[in-house]
Amino acid sequence: MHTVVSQDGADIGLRSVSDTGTPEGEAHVVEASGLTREVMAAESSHVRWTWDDTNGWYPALLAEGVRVDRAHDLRLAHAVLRTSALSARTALAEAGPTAWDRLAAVPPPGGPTAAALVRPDRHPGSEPLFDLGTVSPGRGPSTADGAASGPSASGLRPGNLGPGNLGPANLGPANLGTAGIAAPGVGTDPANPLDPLTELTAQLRAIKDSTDPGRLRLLLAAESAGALAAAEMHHAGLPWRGDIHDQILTEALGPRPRPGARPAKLEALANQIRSALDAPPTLNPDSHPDLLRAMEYAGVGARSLRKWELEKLDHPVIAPLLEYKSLYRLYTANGWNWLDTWAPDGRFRMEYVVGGVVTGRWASTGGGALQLPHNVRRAVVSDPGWTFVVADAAQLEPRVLAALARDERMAAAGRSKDGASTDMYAGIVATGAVDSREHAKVGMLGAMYGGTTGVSAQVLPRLARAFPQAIDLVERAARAGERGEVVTTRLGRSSPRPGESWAAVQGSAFDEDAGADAQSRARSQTRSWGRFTRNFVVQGTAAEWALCWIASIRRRLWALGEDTSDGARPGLAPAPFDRRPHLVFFLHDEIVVHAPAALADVVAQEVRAAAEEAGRLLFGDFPVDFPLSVAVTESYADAKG
DNA sequence: ATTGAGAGCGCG
DNA sequence: AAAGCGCGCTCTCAAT
Repeated sequence: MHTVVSQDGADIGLRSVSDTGTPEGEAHVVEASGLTREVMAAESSHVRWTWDDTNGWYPALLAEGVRVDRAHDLRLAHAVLRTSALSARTALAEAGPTAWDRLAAVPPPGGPTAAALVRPDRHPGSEPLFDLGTVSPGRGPSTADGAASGPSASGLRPGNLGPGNLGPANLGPANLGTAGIAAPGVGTDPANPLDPLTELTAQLRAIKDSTDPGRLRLLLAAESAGALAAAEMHHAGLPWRGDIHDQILTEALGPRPRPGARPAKLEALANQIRSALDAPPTLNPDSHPDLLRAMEYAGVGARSLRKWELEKLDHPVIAPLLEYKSLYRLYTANGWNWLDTWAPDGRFRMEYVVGGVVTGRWASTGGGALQLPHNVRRAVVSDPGWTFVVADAAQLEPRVLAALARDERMAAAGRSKDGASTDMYAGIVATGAVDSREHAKVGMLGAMYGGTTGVSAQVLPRLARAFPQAIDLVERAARAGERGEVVTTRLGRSSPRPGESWAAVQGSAFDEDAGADAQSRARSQTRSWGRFTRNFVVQGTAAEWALCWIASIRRRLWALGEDTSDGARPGLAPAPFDRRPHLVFFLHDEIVVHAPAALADVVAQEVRAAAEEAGRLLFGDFPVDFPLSVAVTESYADAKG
């Protein structure tokens, strides 16, 4: 059951809609301040809160201490349904772009929005996972699967992941939806282009008419659950010890400098650089042109300032320069300014952009949450009486590939036997396919990224011989991309089509008088798009696994309830998480849960169970493992194993 | 003054 | 050993 939430003037309209899209009962209107009460009252009845954009509604609810269990984010769902090959032949996809496409594609307004209701946040996607019983990915027409029953009987087969040429026009990559625009006046008026009831109906219809409703339902549920989780992580914040961060900075750079001045350590290194180059005090090491000129003059022989290029050179300036670059990076990207801006009050409130990456991975905006350097993670310390449960999925992408291709031998290489190593690369070595872990790793990465040189290319034929199905899957995805076709992930997210300029370049290579360079440009572009689609199926499906994992964790953590042990401490997390374990960080294949210390072990168990659940949701009973490394620790920095 | 590109590094 | 996927952020410098 959905409850469609819409803005109705100054009030809020609520409308119950069945899962088939039929409105039930009367619409009712509550004052803006009444939504919290409505949500609290209805939360026990499994309603799916359906709204234009989770970012426009959920933060305010969280601020009131209210958690939502399930949601349907129309903006995110629309973006998926528009481009998915599975829903290509549905009214929603075949109709031209609508206001919902603009909502999904318009880049966020720069800077803080004035709109009262709206945070400058980006989108969340949301929804709690459905119960296993209710989600079994439906069997699509082409995926009849004899497997008996159960949720694991997903009839999904790798063969379906190939290109689907029926996709709608390319809408462009990232769906940098804007949260803002709390859609004033979104009522149930059919004339309103952003009427959520109309849109929900269209979406349910598109799912039903798609070639695989089960997959899409799962994807949209997971996407929406992600939106809820992202909003919650922003709300709770990642515990951040400013004093420790300051200490890290001071040790590395010297005391915080006056505005406009360089930290002492950087200033000293700048002087060493100048003297090693025999350059005047006016040489600015922050200016690449200046620096390169001075280095050329001194005969250093550098063609660029890239770290790995510099490392190959032998000159007195190299050492101080490398150190300068490293510290400069720390200072500019994660220095005192960052601390003041992003974690001024003991919490880093990251802003995730759910579905912000074409492949379905999350992006982030402001604060660089997904690029948090390892050397500042020491500042991430749990509250007194609380601890972190940090978990990351080991070799997620190769495992996803094995399952996607239903490559039993590769999956077996990643399965632990008798508690032996869960390292998939070691497992691959054990099959005799390659000689060393390093070769296995580089070879697999090359296979998934499209590497054509070095060790990676050397090892590929051996991997192809040992694991023909897995390698064939990525090769086919690459060839599809080279032909300009669309590829699709396990749950149905499709790659964008190459833009018009792509076709133009291809076309010009066929001209009679096409020059050699026009042809080579076309070929290089073709291969490049092939590498993109090659990677898309793996990275995108891994993102889906992670989304399911998060959704499951989120639901399981809530089910654990409050910490009622002796000596339980409320901690500093805001309601509704002040006495409950909750997610505070997510990084592609890694999560951090902040938990009352007494619950750490059970949280770790749930996190592992969630990983198993995610594997089943995507791959049914195909025997693939997704082992985690889990650490219970008070400092994020201590977790990395 | 503001904007965009290029370079470079951080993360997975 | 620096090629081959996906991002965000910060800096400088030239163009507007």
